[in-house]
Amino acid sequence: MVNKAEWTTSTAIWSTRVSLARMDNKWTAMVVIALGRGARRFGELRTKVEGISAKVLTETLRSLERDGLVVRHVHAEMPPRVEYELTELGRTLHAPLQAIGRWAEEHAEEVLTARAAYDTGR
Amino acid sequence: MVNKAEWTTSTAIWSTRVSLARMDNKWTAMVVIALGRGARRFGELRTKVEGISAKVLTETLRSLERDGLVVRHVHAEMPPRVEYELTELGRTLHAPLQAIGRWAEEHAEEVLTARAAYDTGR
DNA sequence: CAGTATCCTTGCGGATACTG
DNA sequence: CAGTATCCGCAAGGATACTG
Repeated sequence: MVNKAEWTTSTAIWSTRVSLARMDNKWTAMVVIALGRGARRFGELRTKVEGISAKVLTETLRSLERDGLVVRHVHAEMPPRVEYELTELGRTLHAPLQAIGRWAEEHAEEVLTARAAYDTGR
Repeated sequence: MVNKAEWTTSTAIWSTRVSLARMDNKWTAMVVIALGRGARRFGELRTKVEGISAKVLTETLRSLERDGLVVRHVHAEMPPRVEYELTELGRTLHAPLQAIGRWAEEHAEEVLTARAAYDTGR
């Protein structure tokens, strides 16, 4: 969609849009990946996405809901049960994000090595 | 590489690794995308990645260099010319990141619409 | 041109306590 | 269980001025 020529002149546009992809939030990507992999309940997400606090998870889910990437299902029970689900739109984002996750898995070692070399060397 | 079963038990590992993918830095993804698309000089990146300050661009490039994703070429000239280039490793990250960028391009409208609906509705 | 050097503000997000 | 409500520290990163 964006060719070389367009790219040359429409920088402002996509810089805004990439931020729309929510790269700005530290946790968003991981929450979406977790949801795509089948985690649904609040507590489930809380443990899957290791290190996230309840407060931040709530905020993250709310903003994903606001952006139409996630739907929230509240079951009127006691104790309460709430399930989150990726929307159609959310699922389209899941694939590319998962690719990033996979990249991290596969190249973590290399990054660590490079980092150590950089720190030792100079 | 990570199947459903592994995923269930190895959460801690990949949460660390995803952060290694540098999702934490607000600008990293955009800098890598810009580099992959051919931007090379400091000033060029500065204008392509709209809104980034010189300070932050420098820091971002340094950390990418440290992680072995980018190499820095200094040309001993006056005025100085410095070119940045994705390494082999950096190029492997470029593809998935570009996919995210493309997603943002394609779905920005939907997100904006959902957001407006959410804000108006409730 | 390609950075450094400082200063300073903002807000992310951690910790903790409480509730329907 | 699934959140809210507060309080608050700290570091990301913006603004500005200067340099090899």
